[in-house]
This record gives sequence, structure tokens and C-alpha cells, in this order.
Amino acid sequence: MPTTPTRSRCSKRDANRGAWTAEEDQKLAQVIETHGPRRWKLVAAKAGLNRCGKSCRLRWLNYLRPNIKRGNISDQEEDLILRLHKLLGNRWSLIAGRLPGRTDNEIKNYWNSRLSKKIKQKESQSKFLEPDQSQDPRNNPSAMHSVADNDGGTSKREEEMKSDVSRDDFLDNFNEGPLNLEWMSKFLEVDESWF
DNA sequence: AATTTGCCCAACCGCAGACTC
DNA sequence: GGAGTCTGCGGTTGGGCAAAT
Repeated sequence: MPTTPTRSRCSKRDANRGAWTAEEDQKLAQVIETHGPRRWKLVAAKAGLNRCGKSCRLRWLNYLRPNIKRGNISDQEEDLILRLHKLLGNRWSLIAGRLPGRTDNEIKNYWNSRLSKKIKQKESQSKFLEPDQSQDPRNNPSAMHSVADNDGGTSKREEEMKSDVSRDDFLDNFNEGPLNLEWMSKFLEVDESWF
């Protein structure tokens, strides 16, 4: 089995790991204020943090970045997450892009800890009531995943792209700006049966 | 009161595409 | 054009905490 030693990664031996301290946060924020949120390896070095760039980037994106909303995902946000997940699958960064102030990590966590359970409950209820509907992929998010997750031969992302082609027109609007409220409200009005 | 269980969330890991030299 | 590096992403892990036993 060939190895891929060229990939950059955090050194397990040398780098500081675990929870960030307030002092580390402050140093990181200061350096980013000066140099901007890029060249993360450099940022880590400039900040004098014994952390890898990757870790700094994650900390910035998920915690230190301005305008981050924390906790209390509203009903409207939850509804939007559910709909977007049905549309896009586990593409958390895309979903997060439509929820200002929310991070992909937060949405992923929220999904894994709460929404996936809700869906399973709903599914088992609907199976009990209408067993045939569960065969339709539009009523079964995990079935949609099985298309996107197929990695036999081609890359996973390539397959995802293929599976999305029919939705490109829809996604054109989706990809335009961080939050087009007019479009978003239209999206929220889309007939449930579309999914 | 002590222990176990389950949940939540921050952080880490590995992969793959983009970028740079 | 190719090798090496950086960046971004989704999956997974593990610690802290509260509720249950």
C-alpha cells in the first residue's frame, strides 16, 4: 500500500493539541487582524502558537470569526437545514453558506445529534403508515446519499456533481450570494411534495 | 452520594482539489 | 508539466456536563 507522505498534516508529536485557551485565541485573532485569514501555517508561526495551521484555521472559522451565531438554532433555521439537506445531502459547507453566522461544523453537529434522529423517527412513522413511500428517494434522504456516496471507480465528489446536474438551475440561484432573502423565502414556500 | 449513560460540541484526522514554485 | 504545499471539506473522536439509575 503506497503512502502519501507529501500531504501536509499536523505533527502529532510537536503540536499543541486539545482545547484552545483564551490566550491562544487572543494571539490568533491579533495575527489574523494583521495578516488576514490565509496562509495558515504562517499565521500559526506568527502567533507563536504551537499549533498547526489547520488547527488555527478551524478555530478561526468555527469560533473566532466575526458575526458567528452560537447556539439556539431557530425553528426557521432548522427547517431550512432540513430542506437543504434533502436537496444537497451532507454538504455542510454549502448548507452553512445559506445560514449566516452558522458554521459547517455547527450544522453538522446539530444534524448528527438532533435532526438525524428526528428524521429516523419520522421515517419509521411513515413506514408504518405508508410503507411504499419509503421506496421513493425523495422521501428517503439516506437513499439520496446512496447515490452521492457511491465511490465505485470515480471520486465521491464527481458522483455528487453528477447527481446534482438536474438541480443545477435551482442551485444557480443558490450559489449566487450569501443570503438572498427573497429567494430564500421562495425556497421555503416550495411545495413539500417537491422533496 | 456515587456511578452510569447519553448528549452536545470542539477539535482532530484523512482525503482531495487548488495552488505555487 | 510535475512535485510539493496549502486549503477546504466531511467524517469521527473524545471530553465535559447533566440526567438517570
